[in-house]
Amino acid sequence: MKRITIKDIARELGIHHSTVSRALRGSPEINAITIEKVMRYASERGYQINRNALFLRGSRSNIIGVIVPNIHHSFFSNFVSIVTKLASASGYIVAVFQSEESVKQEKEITKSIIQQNIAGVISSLTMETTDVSHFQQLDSYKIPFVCFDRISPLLSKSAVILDNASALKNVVLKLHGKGFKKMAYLSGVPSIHLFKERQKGYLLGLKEINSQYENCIAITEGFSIENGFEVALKLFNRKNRPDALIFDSHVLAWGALNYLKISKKKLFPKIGIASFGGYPWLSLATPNALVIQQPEEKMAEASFNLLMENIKNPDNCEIKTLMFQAEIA
Amino acid sequence: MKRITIKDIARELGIHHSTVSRALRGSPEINAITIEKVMRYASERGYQINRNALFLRGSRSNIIGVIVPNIHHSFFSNFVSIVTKLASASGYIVAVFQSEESVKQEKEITKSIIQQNIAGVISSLTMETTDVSHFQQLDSYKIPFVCFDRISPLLSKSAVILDNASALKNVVLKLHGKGFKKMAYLSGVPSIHLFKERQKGYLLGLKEINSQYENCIAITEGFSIENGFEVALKLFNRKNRPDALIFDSHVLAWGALNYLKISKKKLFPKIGIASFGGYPWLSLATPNALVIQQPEEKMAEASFNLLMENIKNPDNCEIKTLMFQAEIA
DNA sequence: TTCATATGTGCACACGTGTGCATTTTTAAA
DNA sequence: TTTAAAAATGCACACGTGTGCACATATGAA
Repeated sequence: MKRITIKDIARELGIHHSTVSRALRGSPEINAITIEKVMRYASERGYQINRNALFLRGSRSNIIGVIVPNIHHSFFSNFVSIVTKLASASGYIVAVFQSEESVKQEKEITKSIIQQNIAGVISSLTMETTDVSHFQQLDSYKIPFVCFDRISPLLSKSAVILDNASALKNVVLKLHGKGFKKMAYLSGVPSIHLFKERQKGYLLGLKEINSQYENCIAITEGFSIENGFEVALKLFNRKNRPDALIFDSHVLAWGALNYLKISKKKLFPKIGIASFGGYPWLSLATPNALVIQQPEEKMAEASFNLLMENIKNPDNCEIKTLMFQAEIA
Repeated sequence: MKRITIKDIARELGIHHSTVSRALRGSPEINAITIEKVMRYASERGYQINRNALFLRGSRSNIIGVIVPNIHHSFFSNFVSIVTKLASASGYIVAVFQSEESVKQEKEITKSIIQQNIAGVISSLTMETTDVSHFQQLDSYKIPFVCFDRISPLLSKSAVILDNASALKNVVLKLHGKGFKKMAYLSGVPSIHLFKERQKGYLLGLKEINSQYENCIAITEGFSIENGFEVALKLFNRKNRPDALIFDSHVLAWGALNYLKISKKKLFPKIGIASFGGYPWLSLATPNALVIQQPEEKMAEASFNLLMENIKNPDNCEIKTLMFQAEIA
């Protein structure tokens, strides 16, 4: 009751296992009758190839590694979902790794990726990733690598990103168009490339509308509901209140909405709210919501295609950066 | 510039590769000096073991397969996230598979799982899974298997499920406690074990409160926002309207909320809404929302632990079914 | 029948690792 | 110094697969 191998088939049919191997691949040098015989017996016995053996020989697996901070986030789970679909359509399977915003974990993951002989990696960096040596190490193992969303200028790899600056500029303009004057931007860790870009865009937007409101950037400690609640609490107890809030994450936005609802100041639902993600829940929950939508499908597809290019063409892998525009709905 | 192997180390150090192998594992039969020498050289050169070779020898990988309908769903992504964390803490990695509610895909997945020599599987079934032979096939390859959430009575495997009947009964009682009288249950495909249980619970609840309202079960076509919108549209244009809706999925609930908001009948926000999942967004969006929360962490942990038991103890794997209670918040 | 050419199969090895066993080297006792 | 025991290392094989090459069988023509 063991796993059946080509050697088993060979023994049973009284031929050599190499013949079985060729027959199963439909090699033209094998007699049609033999092929037929082998094929039939193989499917009768439910033969399944052992890919481990295959990879050991050819030293390239059909496993794609996807590294995200945490998969329990709409953006990342959607991304992984799409990559997984595309991968399985191309005969690959996807291994998911969660860095949990920890460089230490990230290093463990790259180690694991090397050990598993993984065919290629699509990754979004942690917030604290400044040292990128563990990713560069993948080069010496010739493991193709594509970065998405959270990139690092230090890591010269193909990348798929959002035009974060434009996204924030446009959301400022849209809020202005809706009549809001005093927009605050609630940002994450400012050291990350992505957030720097968003801040740039925010300031650019303010400039374009000649905003009188001193630019107001608040750094939240994290991206939890509580963080959103706290930052709203803080901002609305200042002298010069904002009339619109732009969030890096819809989770923060929910926290702020919660504050607005329970605060007796009747600010809700007049305050403008904009956030990355949260469609369509946020729009349903409050009338003045704008959702910044990343084209997740396109970005996932682009990442996968870039990776595939690198896998098929291991030598000639030029570095490309693909930038996508957000939609604001 | 190739991958370094134990043979490379052996050649370089002038010893046999079997000695290197033993040294790297710190075998007591190897001279301490040799171990030291090998260890140092290995870490200098950044040696990483090739797990493919390892698995080929021992024929058991460190890959756990997780099958879900689609990972872009809060419940499943949270589940996968937790399993992945636990797995990586135990030296395993997780491969994600999406059945997309298709038995055909499910069969492809089991095939892939066999080919990859995967160490164990945690799976939730598709809606249309009645034939379970592809899962039973895993037995002949001795691949441990744990079912969660969506199970089948035909598949006698260890399972981790929610007490769906009690959950629905309790939510009926809670809505009744809040003063609602006419509760409708918007259900998915009734052939699935899980939904049958929920219907049972719903009817049990109605009986317990002596509801006068004819039991009202509407079957939605799917689980999209649009489906939720449509079902609300239909129900609220009947003569005897419900005053509370219980949904199998928060996505449906959002669609219904959307209808309530745009319909001029000022039904919103008086209608009671209950749904599986959606915490805390739903509660923030409408005052009369109840969220049925599955203990996802506990369920994921239980599934993982059951699988580990089966992996460690391949022979003595008794079938257990663990049932968890939902919380209603 | 005899040789040359197709056609089909078998042999041996490689991939990287671990392990039972044989062999060599070292150590300790006589 | 010899001998027995102990310690350290090498050898060979296995895991399942694919492939270059040699070999065998069959086909055809002279």
